[in-house]
Amino acid sequence: MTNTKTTNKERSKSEAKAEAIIKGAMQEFLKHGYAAASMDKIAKTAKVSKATVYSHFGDKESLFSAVVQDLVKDKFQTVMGLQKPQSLEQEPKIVLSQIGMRMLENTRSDRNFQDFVRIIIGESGRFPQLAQAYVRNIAKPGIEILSQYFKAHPELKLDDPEATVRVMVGTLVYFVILQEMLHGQDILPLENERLVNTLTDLITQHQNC
Amino acid sequence: MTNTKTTNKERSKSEAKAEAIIKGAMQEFLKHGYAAASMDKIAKTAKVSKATVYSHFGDKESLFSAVVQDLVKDKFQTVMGLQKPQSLEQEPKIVLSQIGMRMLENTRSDRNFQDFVRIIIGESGRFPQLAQAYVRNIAKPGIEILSQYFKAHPELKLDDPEATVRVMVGTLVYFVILQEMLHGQDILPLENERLVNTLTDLITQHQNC
DNA sequence: GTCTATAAGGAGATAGAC
DNA sequence: GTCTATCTCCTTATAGAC
Repeated sequence: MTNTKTTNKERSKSEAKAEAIIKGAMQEFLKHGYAAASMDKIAKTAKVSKATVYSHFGDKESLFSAVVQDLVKDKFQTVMGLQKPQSLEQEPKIVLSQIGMRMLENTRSDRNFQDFVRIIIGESGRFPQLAQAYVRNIAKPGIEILSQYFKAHPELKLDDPEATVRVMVGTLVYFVILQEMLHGQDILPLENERLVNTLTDLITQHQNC
Repeated sequence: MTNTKTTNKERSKSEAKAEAIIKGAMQEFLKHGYAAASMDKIAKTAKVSKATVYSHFGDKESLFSAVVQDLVKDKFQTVMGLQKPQSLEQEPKIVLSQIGMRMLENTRSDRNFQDFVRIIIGESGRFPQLAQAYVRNIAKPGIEILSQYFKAHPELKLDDPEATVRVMVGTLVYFVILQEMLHGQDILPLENERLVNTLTDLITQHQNC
C-alpha cells in the first residue's frame, strides 16, 4: 500500500477541482477552439492555479481529450433523450415527422451543441480518436435507434433500411450545418417543415401507391 | 498622379510574391488550422520575409480571409466541373446515380477539399463571413444546379424539388463527413453504391407505381 | 517593396514552498 | 494537492536600412 493520506473529503475536494477544470476548459475550448484556448485562461475560469490544472491533466492535449470525452457523454444523453417521449404506435409518417421536427428544433437552437460539432469537425484532422469517439458514441447510436424503428416497420417496404437511415440523418444534420453553423439561413432559406415533409414523403411514399 | 515607379515587371514580381504568400499560407492554414498556423512558418513556406507578408496582407486575419476566398473560388470550379460531362438526356435514375457516385468518388479521395471544409466549419463561429462565402459560392451553386435539373424533369413528379435537392445534397455531404473527415468508415461501414441507389430509388420511386 | 533585427507580450510547462 | 513565481520559447507585429 502507498501511504495515501487523502481522506474521502480531501478526495472530494480534489475531484471537485478536477470537475471545475473540465467545465472551465470546456467553456474556453468551445469558445476559442483548441489552439487558441489558453491554459492561463482555463485556470482562471476554473478558479484554480495553472499548476493544479497540470497536476490533474498532464498537458493541454490530455485536458482537451478529457473535455471532449465529457462532452461526448453529455451529448449522447441529448441524442437518446430525443427519441424517448414518442407516442409509440402511430402512423410512421407522423412518427418520422415528429422525430425530424424535434431533432431540428432542438439542434438549431442549441448553440452549445453547434460549438461542439464545430470543434469535433474542425479538429478531426489533428485528433482523429476524438472524432471517432463522436462517431461511435453519438452518430452511431442515433443511427441505430432510427434503424431499429425502420426494421421494426416492414410496412414501410424499405429496400435498404440502413441506407435509408443515412439519408434521413444526413439530410437533417447537413441542414443544421448549412442553416445555423455556417450562417446560411438568409442565403438559402428553407423551413423545417418543408424539409421534413419532403423527407417523410420520400420514405413513406409506398403508402400512396 | 502619384509617382508610381513600379513598372509592369516590378508589379508582376510583387504580385508573384503575393501569390506565393497565399499558396504558402493556404498550405499552413489547411494543415494546422487558423490559430496554430504561424506567420513565421508561412513566410518561410512562401520563401519571403515575414515583413513582406505583413506589407501585403496587413495582419493574420486578413491573410486568412484572402486565403479562404481564394480557396472558395478554387472549389467553386470543382463543384461546377463535377456535373459537366454528363450524357445529357438519359433516364433520371441513371443521371442521378452518376451525379451521386461521381460526387462521392471525387470528394472522398480529395484530402485537400476535406481540410478546406474542416476549416470552414471549424472557424465558422469566429469567421461567419467566410462561412457565408462558402454557402454563397459553393453550397448554393451546387444546390441550384441540381435544382434546375429537378425542375426541368417534371416526370419525376416531385412535390418540392428544392427541398428534395437538400435531401440529396445533405445525404451525400454528411456521408463524406462521417466516413472520411470524422474517420467513421470502420465504425459505420457503408458502400457508396448502397447509399446512392437508396437515394435515387427514393427520388425516382414514382416510376415503379 | 523587401529585407534583417527586434520589440513586446503570451504561450505551455515546471520548480519549490507549504 | 495546491499555490506563486518563473523559465523558456514562440507568437504577432513593426522599425529602419536598402
